[in-house]
Amino acid sequence: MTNTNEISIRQLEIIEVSGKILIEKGIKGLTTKTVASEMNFSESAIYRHFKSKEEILVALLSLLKQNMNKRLTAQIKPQNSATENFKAVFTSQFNYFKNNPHFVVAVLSDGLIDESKEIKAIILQLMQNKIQLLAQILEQGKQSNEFTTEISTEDLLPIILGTFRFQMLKWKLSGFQYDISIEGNKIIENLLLLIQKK
Amino acid sequence: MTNTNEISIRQLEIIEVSGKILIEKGIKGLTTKTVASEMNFSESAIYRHFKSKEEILVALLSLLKQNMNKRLTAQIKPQNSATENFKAVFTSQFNYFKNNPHFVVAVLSDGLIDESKEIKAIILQLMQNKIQLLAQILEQGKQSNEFTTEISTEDLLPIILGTFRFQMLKWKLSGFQYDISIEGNKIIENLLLLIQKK
DNA sequence: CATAAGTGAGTGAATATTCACACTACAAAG
DNA sequence: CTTTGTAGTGTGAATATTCACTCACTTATG
Repeated sequence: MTNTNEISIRQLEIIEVSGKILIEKGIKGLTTKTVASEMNFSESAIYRHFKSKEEILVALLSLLKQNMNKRLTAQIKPQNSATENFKAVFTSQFNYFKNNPHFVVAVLSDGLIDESKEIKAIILQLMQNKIQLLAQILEQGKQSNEFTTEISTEDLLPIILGTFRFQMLKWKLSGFQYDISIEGNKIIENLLLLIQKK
Repeated sequence: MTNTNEISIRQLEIIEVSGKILIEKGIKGLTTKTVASEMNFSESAIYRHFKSKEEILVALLSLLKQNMNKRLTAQIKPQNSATENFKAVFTSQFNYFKNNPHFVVAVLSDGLIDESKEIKAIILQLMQNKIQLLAQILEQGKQSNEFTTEISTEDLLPIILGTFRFQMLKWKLSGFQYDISIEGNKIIENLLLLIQKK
């Protein structure tokens, strides 16, 4: 707990374990006891690495926000078509969650939102970031005549984001039993079919 | 607490109060203390009407499942077009939630799902019911050549349901500040624009 | 040998639930 | 009409459990 911004190896372990518990047992299941037990050490040891339980959640979500922003921004290339950019962003998302299923909490974080003001703020930022990114691609697609101009970008966003979130919820409810990168890409193709200019 | 199936006035009051707390403060805020306080009586009095806290949640969701099924089924009329049926179902939904915002929990129930096996089961049934209803309308629309046949009904469902859920989430996050029946119908028009045959 | 990392025991607050008791309405019995 | 039994509804106090968190302490290591 030396530096506030840098995350130590142990902190990262705790964050990952917390995400895992969160996805498996929900907020109610995430206690100092369950985290400690999963880490194979005592409850008090947690406080060597985090000031409070809330800080773990904040770190988890902040880390994700950072990762996701960096990762998704890198997918968008002006020289590529909007369709390609659209696909690249979602493919990256699905691949990421396929490899880090316990971080799906960040998408399905409705439950977390009532935890604290700070947590709510980060979650809203996370959503906002994704909205901005997506809006950019949609605008590009409209200008390049790839996407329909019948529906405003603002109105298109909730359709796309909602579909994505629902897909993730389905995956979680299935117990992560199928390959989300395959199923996810199918849905993306369908979404594209709908929003592409006929 | 005489009959298990019939809901007494007091039980209904407790259910409504619980929904209100749930929406305002989340699962964590729903305690015997807060329910009792909102009901203006003691914690122990709750147990005159419900065996346990879980039973309140179960009753809340069961009631909703019942209401929603009856209400939505009544909206579908074979003599109407699929487009009309589609609109009728969602208009009914938005109107219902406009008047009963504290029942939005049932739509955004990701957090509730980890509470218990029984609660999870009811929520899944709720979703399943809506999926079936919607699938019926979509099939009708395909046969009558109103809706696109490019995308299978199965693949269309998550897009529509996801959009609906996201809209409800946005509404909740805004603190129910705008008129969901107006905003909701707008989104429905857009969805129809997308899935209608060109 | 100083600092980071871990431990077991303990703490107070919160939580769901129980229990003995009190009040009320009302129907049956006298 | 009055008495009385009973079912329903409420209460405050007490309960065990769980929770996040603290503290004095050991241990290990660079």
